[in-house]
Amino acid sequence: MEDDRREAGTRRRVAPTKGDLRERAILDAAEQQLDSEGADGMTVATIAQAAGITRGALYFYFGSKNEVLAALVARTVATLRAEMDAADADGASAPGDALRQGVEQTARMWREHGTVMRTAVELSPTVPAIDQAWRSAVVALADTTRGIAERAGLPAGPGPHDAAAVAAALVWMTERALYQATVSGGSLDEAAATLLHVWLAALGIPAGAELGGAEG
Amino acid sequence: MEDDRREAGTRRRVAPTKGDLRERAILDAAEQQLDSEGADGMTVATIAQAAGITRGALYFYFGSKNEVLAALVARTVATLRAEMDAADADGASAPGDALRQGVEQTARMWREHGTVMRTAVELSPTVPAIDQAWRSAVVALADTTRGIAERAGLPAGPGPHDAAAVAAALVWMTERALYQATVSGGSLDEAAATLLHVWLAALGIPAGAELGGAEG
DNA sequence: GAGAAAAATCTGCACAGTGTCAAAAATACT
DNA sequence: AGTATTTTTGACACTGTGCAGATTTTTCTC
Repeated sequence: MEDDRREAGTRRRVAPTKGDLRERAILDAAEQQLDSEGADGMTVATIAQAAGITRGALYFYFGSKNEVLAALVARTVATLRAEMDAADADGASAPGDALRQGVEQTARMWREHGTVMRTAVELSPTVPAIDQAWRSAVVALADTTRGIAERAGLPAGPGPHDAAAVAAALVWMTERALYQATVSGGSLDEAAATLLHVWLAALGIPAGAELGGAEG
Repeated sequence: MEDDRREAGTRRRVAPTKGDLRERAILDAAEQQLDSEGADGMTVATIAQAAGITRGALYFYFGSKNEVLAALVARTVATLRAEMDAADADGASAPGDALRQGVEQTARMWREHGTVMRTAVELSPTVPAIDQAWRSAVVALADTTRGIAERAGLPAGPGPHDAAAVAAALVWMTERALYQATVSGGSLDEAAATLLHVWLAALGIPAGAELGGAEG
C-alpha cells in the first residue's frame, strides 16, 4: 500500500523533494505564458519546454494541464491571503484602515496577476480543481473580513444581516467587480474606489478619506 | 468577394438551403448526447455519426464543436423566449399571473433542457459564441420582465430602483438559483417557489396564492 | 566510501480528440 | 450535356493524456 504516499493524479510522492524547483519552474513558465499567449495558446509542450523538460515529464509533476492552472491559482491566491492576514494583524487595527488596505491589496493582486485571477474565475465552473482553490480563497478572505466587520460592530449571531453574511456578500461582489473591470478593460482604480465606498457603507463606517478621485 | 455570403467560421452559405435538415439533425444528436454523455463524452465524431455524416462534414455546418453547443443554446433559448412573449401577451395581463407563468415556464425549461441550460451557464465565460447567445436571452427576458414591472407600478425613469434595473437583477438571480438547483440536485420546484416569492416582493405585488408549499 | 537497492525523475512513443484543407462526389442550373 | 455550386470525404497537423520502461538521484549497507 505505498499508494498512500502518492498524490492523486500523479505518480509523485508528497514528501519534500528537491524537484520542487522544477515545480516552481513549471508554474513560473505557465504564468508567463498565460500572460503572453492566453489560456489556449499556452500548451503543455511550450510550458514543458520553457521549464526545461519534456511533455511527458510534466505529467510527473501535475496530473493535467488544468492541474497546473489550479496550482497556479492556489499559489497566487495564497499570496493574497497572506498579505490580507498580515495587514489585518498589523498596526492597522482600525476597521476602516483594514478595509482600505484589504481592497487596495486585492486590487493590486488583480493588477499584477490579473491573468491568473481572471482565468480562475472563468475556469472555475468547469474545472473542479480550480473551483476548489478559488472558492477556498474567497471563503478565507470572507472570514478575515468577518473579523473586521465584527470589530466594526456588526452582529455576530446567525442571521441574514450578521457579519459573516455581509462579509461573504462583499467579497463575492469584489470578485465580480474586479473581474468585470479586468475583462472589459475598465479602470481597476475606479472599481476599487467604488468597492471601498460600498464596503464602508455596508459596515456602517463613516467615510473619512476614501481613495482618490472624490466627486459629486 | 463571395465571402460576403459566407458565415463566419464555416464554409457554408447563409442562403437558404435544404441542408438545414442536417443542421437540425446535428443539433438533435448533440442535445441527446449532451444529456447522456455529458459535454466531454460528447465528441464530434459521435455527433456526426448520429447525424449520419462524417466528422469532416460536420465542420461544413459548424465551425467548431463549441459552435454546435452555441447553436444548441440559441435554439433552446429561442423557445423559452417565444413562450415568455406569448404568455405575456396572452390573457394573463395581471402582473402577478404573468410573473407566475414566467417563473414556471423558466423552471420547466430547466427541467426539460437542464443539460443545455447548465452547459450554457458553465461555458459562457470561456466560449464567446455561447456567452453571446445566453446573454442576449437574458437581456430579452429582462426586457419582457421590465414591461411587467412597469405595469406593476415600478418607476420607468433611469435610476438604481427603476423597472429595468430590478428586472435585470431578478432575471440574473433566477439564472443563478436555477443553475445551482440543477447542479446540486436540489428541487427545481422549491427553487421556483422561492423565486416567485422574491419576484412578487420585489415588484410590490401582494402574495396571493403562490406556488404550493406555503409555510410559516 | 564502494556498491547495491530503492526511490525519484525523465524519456519516448502510443492513442484519442479537435480542427484544416484540397480534392472528389453529388446536386442544381442553363 | 456542360457548368457552377453545394456537400462530403479522407488525410494531415496539432494537442492533451497515459504508460512502459530507461535514467538519474538518494538511501542503505558493509
